[in-house]
Amino acid sequence: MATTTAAQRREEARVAYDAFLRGCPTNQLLDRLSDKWVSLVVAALSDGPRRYSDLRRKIAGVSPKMLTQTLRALERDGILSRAVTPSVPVRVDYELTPLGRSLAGLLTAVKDWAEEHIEEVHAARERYEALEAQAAQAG
Amino acid sequence: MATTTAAQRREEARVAYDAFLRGCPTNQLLDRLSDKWVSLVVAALSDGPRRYSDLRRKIAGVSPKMLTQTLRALERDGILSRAVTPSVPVRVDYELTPLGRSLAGLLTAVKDWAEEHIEEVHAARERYEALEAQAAQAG
DNA sequence: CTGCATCCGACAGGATACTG
DNA sequence: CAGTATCCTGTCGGATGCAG
Repeated sequence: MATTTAAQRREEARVAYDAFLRGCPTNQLLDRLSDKWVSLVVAALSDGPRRYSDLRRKIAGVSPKMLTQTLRALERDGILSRAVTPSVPVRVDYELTPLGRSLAGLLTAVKDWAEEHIEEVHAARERYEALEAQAAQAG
Repeated sequence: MATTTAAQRREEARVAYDAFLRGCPTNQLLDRLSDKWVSLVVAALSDGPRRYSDLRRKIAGVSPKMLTQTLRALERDGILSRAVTPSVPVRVDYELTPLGRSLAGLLTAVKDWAEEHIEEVHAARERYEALEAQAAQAG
């Protein structure tokens, strides 16, 4: 009964930080990153600091609510920094932290992949729908 | 009136495939990828084919509904393939396509980043909350 | 075993209006 | 300009039951 103990312990340790486990912190972080607005905000900031309204313009279709919410969450997690200039009117700049910049590369890679392979995906989609229609007729 | 035409055309072409634009196909694809279950499924398949119930076990907390839904969407988009073996009981294997494998690298990179930097994020979170409490007291 | 159909609650998130 | 507050709707997604 002791033969697998060591292996089991190792397995458990490995699994402890495995993103697949529910409620695990890494999983939560992955959740946070798997957010539409997060990708877009990080990508928008990847080539330099931007002001709030600047971001709002750049990220078409984002509501002030979601933008603020996303920015706050990312600030909280140390992905970006928020700098307020108390002029009139107020001016707020957002900028990626070093941590954020290390992430930005990965996310823009995904974004670039999407732009590169969109055609392939469309082709696959049409193929799938063609087969589906065919199956419906045969059935 | 013609001085900026060429530049404008270029700009429009660039913008046409910009993931920031709403309703743009690339944006839609980015949406699809920014799904919690998508990351997990792709990651789970990144080291070989798996059966349905195998995936269900590996991805803790996924309901059959969401798993099937995610698998169908990814199959439709040509990210993975579905192979039915008409035995009794039925056996279904899922496997990444070449397209899917090219994506898997990127997504697991993000997952690895999450596992690597979770501590930093936690530290940032605590720092943020400390400042927040301080501000609340000062106010 | 591998799903699909249905119901239903929770909550994400858009629109709008207002404030420092 | 940079948000906050409120309302309200859609839809994501869990639970359950059933079928091939």
